[in-house]
Amino acid sequence: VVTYNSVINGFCLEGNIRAAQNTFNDMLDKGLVPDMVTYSTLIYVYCKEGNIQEAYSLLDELAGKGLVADVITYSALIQGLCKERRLKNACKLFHKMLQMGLKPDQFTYTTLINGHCREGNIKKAFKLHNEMVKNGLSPDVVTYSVLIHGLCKQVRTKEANRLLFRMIYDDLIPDKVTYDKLIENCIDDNMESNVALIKGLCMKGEMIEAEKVFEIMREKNWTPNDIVYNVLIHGYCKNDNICKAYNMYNEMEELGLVPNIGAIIVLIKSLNNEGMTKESDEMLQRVMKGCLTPAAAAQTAMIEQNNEEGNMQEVIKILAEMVDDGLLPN
RNA sequence: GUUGGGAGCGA
Repeated sequence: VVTYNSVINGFCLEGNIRAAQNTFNDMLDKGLVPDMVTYSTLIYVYCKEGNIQEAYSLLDELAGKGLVADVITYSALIQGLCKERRLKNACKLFHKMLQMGLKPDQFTYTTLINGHCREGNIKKAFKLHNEMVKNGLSPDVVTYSVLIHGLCKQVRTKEANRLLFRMIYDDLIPDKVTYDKLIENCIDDNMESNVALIKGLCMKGEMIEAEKVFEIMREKNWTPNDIVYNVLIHGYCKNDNICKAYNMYNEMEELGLVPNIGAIIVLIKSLNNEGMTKESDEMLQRVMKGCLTPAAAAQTAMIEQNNEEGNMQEVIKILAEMVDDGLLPN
């Protein structure tokens, strides 16, 4: 039976329902008794095709054979109904499964939540979300994605954003799909919040994620500004990827953007810590030339650093250069 | 027995 199930599923994945159905008939001919997996597979694929009728008749058939539909079967059917915009029927089926003592799981809830979102009924969607939490089921990445997308479609961008933050706070790392949805809807009105998102991820040490968001923003032809770069430089330094931070800095300069003093300081310190003194010297030169020294903060940092290392000659040199540049040490 | 169910965009 397992072998047949695998083959049936294979055909279903190809969308070849005919072959799947033939294989099913084959197994009956051979006197094999299909189990719940067999039926769920077929019900799912019929639902996907929009053939709810056939799905329902399979549901009857399995009941006639003494099999009892489980959560997976019902979830598949609920999804099918939602797809056909028969949300009322989907809800009815949901209640029926409750009555039968079946416990809906994350999949069931997410499917139904998505159904409500599709109809623009965010209120109902959140009600279900709360219900699932009350039942001890924690919403996962997909659940959040569905809700975020639902909000975005209603142009409730702020709430979508807040939810995304909550998701990160819950230690769920959103995947590319979620970002796409959110960013797609933020592109003209709210780039700052995406930068805030990157910052949040940097603070959590999720640099790969932060980079993903950055990439997506660039794919959307958004020209990065100095603020994101500063955030990313900070992030990479804090998470010990100094090379990346240094690359960001160079990229930034190429774009003619001006790094802020905070980013410069961390980067110089980090480069020194990593023993990348050539790079840090070079950077310092550039910074000193570029009159980016409002409060001589970079020089102060360099002096501190060199002083700690007992490199007094360098300290003196920096002080002398400051004076040459018209900056008086306080 | 690596056998079944949930999200976006694109076409």
